[in-house]
Amino acid sequence: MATIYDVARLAGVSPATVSRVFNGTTVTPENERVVRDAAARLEFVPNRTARTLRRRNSDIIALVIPDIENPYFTALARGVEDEARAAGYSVVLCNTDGDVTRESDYLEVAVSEHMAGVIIAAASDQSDLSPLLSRQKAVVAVDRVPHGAAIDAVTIDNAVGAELATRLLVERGYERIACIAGPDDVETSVARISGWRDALSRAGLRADHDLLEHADYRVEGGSAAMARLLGRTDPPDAVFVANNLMSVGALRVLRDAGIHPPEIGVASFGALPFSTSAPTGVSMVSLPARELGASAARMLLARIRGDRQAPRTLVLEATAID
Amino acid sequence: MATIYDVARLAGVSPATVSRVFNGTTVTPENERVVRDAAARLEFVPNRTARTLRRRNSDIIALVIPDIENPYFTALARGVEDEARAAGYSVVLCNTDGDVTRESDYLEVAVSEHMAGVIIAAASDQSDLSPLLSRQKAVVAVDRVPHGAAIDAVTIDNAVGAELATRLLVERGYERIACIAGPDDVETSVARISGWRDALSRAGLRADHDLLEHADYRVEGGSAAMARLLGRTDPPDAVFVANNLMSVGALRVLRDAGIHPPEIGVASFGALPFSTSAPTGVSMVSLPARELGASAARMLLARIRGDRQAPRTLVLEATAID
DNA sequence: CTGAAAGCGCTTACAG
DNA sequence: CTGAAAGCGCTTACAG
Repeated sequence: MATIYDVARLAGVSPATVSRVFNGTTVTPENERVVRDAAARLEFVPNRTARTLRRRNSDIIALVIPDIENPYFTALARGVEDEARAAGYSVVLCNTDGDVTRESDYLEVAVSEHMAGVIIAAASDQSDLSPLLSRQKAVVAVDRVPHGAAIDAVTIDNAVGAELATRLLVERGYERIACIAGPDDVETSVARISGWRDALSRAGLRADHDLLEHADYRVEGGSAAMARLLGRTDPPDAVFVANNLMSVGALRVLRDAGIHPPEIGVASFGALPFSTSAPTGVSMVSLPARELGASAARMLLARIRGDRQAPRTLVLEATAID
Repeated sequence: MATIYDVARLAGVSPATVSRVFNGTTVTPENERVVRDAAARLEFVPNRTARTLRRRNSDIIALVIPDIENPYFTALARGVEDEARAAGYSVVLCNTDGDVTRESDYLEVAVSEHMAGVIIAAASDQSDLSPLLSRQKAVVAVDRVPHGAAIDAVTIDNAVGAELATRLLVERGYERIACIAGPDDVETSVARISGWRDALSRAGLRADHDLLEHADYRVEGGSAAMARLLGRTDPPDAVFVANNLMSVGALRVLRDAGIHPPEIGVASFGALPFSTSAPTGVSMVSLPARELGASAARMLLARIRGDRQAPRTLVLEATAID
């Protein structure tokens, strides 16, 4: 692969001048021309590794997400990409599969590759961002903020959204409203449970402990939890499901059992992805996933550009679709 | 950030010894211990940028896909990740959004970051892989192979799968079977159209030119194409839809028009993602997305390890779900 | 097994 | 505006 030295020799200038051409600094038009010609002739591509080593930072942003198969996170990724690319950054996605070990591997990659910044939807409340923070890397939490992390964040108002969703069930007259929650080490799940509880207590309904099922924020978890609820001696008459994928799983179990909403009430936190049937009897709150990503990217870009304000949290709202 | 020199000083050894500890070469147990202690004390993280510059290759694999919002590609990504990670590589995802300019930006990043290899589902038949090939970068095409590229590839038998899907409609007795195809500059779309034609001609049915609609492999494209078909003076009695997302779009339009399969026949190339209703009257062929990714990763890893065989193409089969 | 030293390909402060 | 030179943080052939 051609280097700056090869280009310099062919163009009859110094390597410094070649470098300047590719970095937009002061060069005479004539030199600019000969350098670009030589570079084209040699198919020269600047070695970013060398540049990053020298400059101590690259123009790549890492987006770390827990589940690449969840359309919510891919929509969020699109939001990040659109903003970041407009500002001249490339974004690479890292999928942790909800595993804190994989996650810290990727954080180490981001640090040791001197990436410009990191946007992270943490695998768990216990996720350790210290490798980033201790090196003052620009970082924004999105969707979820690990416990105690004093950093920029863009989140959804999970408690309010969950209450909203649950209230839709209350208003339809359901009285034994169960909850299929996410992993208990994920912040968003805890908040959604409390929203569910609030809606019930305001309606004078009981949030019995046995109406709460924990699952994994995935399709299979939703199925399993729904199956457990149906197996109860005293099953619920409705269920609030704490994320989009678990709603898919729950609805599949209901379909297979021949139970069709509104025979049982279902409210989903997050719209059903790629649905093709008007899901009668299914209430949903919709999440601004793309906007979440775009906002996170804007905050990160500000930090990369040197913003030194105290960390801020932007909270976006979920909206009801009934 | 601590460097190898800081660690060496604290441990009382040379930088070379520190390097050797982190690269698994011969060091005395005693030295190994003091070095690791010192490294831990300093929170030392090896600088991959420097290592990559020196070694001229990294342990990151790039996976370049055209649509991160398509569950088919995210499932494929999971397949790649599982294999690559097991072999000690990190994989980063690059979303081109079907745009060849974005794609070539990412290929340049992969080259100039000296990534270990690239797995690519090309944005178009015109995608230019020469930046990779001229530098002998390990590369495997997946799902789609750009025109004339003599490289390793893992694909689906699109023509056979499309014929299979269309035949399901024929067997159900439909006679005017339209096709909603993908972009005409994408190889897979061309092959699926020919599969559709073959099924019709074998059944003695006409594949009239006006039964063919081109769209964009996205939900919106499927909706628009279906709407156009319904608007015809002589609409089809069935439709073969060339990918999963367009099927979602087409079914939404049918739902909104109050037309329910099997009143009109629908066959989808690729299973409907996250479906919750048993889609009565909708035939599907299912694609081994994850296996596609896993196979591509295995081929890439073999190349990275120095395999010098002539390029091979592995073709996987679609299977009917009726 | 270990260390001194060269070199990977850039960028940039410095001097002119 | 331009060039010579140092240096970013590693790895590794070479000598011992």
